[in-house]
Amino acid sequence: MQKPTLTAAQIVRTAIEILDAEGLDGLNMRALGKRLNSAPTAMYWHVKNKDNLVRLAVDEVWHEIALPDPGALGWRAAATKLATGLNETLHRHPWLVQAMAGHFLYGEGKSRFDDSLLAAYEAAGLSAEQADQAAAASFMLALGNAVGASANVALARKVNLDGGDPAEVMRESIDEATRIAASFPRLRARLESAGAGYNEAPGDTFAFGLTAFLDGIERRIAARG
Amino acid sequence: MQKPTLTAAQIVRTAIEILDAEGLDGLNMRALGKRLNSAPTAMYWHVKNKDNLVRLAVDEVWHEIALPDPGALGWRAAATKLATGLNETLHRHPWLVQAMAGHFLYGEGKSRFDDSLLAAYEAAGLSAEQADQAAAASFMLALGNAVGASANVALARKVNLDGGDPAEVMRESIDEATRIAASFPRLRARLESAGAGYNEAPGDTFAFGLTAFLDGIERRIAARG
DNA sequence: CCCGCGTCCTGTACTAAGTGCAAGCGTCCC
DNA sequence: GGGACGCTTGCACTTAGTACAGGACGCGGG
Repeated sequence: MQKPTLTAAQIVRTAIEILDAEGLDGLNMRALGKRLNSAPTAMYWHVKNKDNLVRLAVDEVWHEIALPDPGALGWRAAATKLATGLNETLHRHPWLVQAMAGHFLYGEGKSRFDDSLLAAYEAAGLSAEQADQAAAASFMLALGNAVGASANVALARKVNLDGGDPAEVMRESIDEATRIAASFPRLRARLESAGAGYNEAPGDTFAFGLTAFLDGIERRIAARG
Repeated sequence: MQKPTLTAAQIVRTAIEILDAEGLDGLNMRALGKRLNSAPTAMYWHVKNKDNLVRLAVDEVWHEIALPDPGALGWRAAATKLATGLNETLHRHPWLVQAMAGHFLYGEGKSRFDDSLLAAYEAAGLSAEQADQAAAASFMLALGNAVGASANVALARKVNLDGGDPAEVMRESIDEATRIAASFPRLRARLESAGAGYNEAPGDTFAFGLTAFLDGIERRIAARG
């Protein structure tokens, strides 16, 4: 059984696997070591500490987002593609938003994305400053959406750890949320018409928000053009 | 020195103070006990555990947001007021977004807010479903904005813990971010014209995003009206 | 062929923090 | 006055991050 010699890249990749499967809280150095067939602290040779490892994982993941060909698409299609791609990546890795909240994270991967997004809005004809704000705003939309999504994932995961019937535990949480919501008139009306759960937002909420936002940007361009 | 007898409300209030001052990571039960002049574990009689305490703190904080008088304002002013209020609360308590990412949190405070926001968009004439989506989207905008803000707060705080000259450490982080950003053409251009830091978004980015979003909603209403 | 050195990994142990447990203490009611 | 109950305490167990002190392995020089 030869030692394949750990590398930083492999450690990061494995960490991402664990993060995807277990969430930010589920990542611990001992488990990571075991998964790599190494001693609990073997990784410390390659990465400074856990914080650093998470930083590396975050930046790695940014590279999953495909950037649009500049110029090949209109600005709106490009902006949509980027925002949608970000949204999808955030859904694929719900721990990302947890890591970003409360940590000052930047890096090559994020910069690459930011640059492309900025390009899209500049192509729309916005001033540099406005393009900057527009980029940040569409970024926020995806990020905010991910906060809610990661909460739901966390619920689902917690349910699996608590023992007992997962569906049961999940239903309890949702029932409690529903019961609380039911004491507010409009939420109750929504619950009654939707039937389903209150926190289970329709899947295309993000698309709705993005569309409205981009419509607003278009109006701004038209007004000045 | 009589014991003022701990209450759950006081524990939550004190926890919020610590959270505001030290962030989510800064809250630990021992420190909380000391601050309350109690034994490290005295609070366990009043709150189930730390997770539960954070839940209580989160819901408490939702009540800080002032709700608009229904009907007294137009829908747009009402929606703006709510979103802005949410944004301000999230800035006042940067740990809030950290707590929401990765935990399924609901409660009376949040429901109360959701209901009011929903009312504003229904007043705008959107269908129930669309109002729901619009509410969720403006929610996301604030949430996403808060993620970035909490990251900056975390940076500032970390700087104070690291010893050494705070301004120095902070500058290092920002310098590194700047250096990375500088290898991307558009980001570099922005840096050069802005002079300041790349991650220091203009303060009104949130307002910009919200305005564009609401413009988009207006257009949607006009198109159908 | 052996020595020494740099690279990488292992095991051990220390520390911080969440929290269950059972005993202690005060207050209030009977 | 005494007991019960509400609240607090200290202790101890557990999980997890990580420092440290070596040990194994391979490689170039003597």
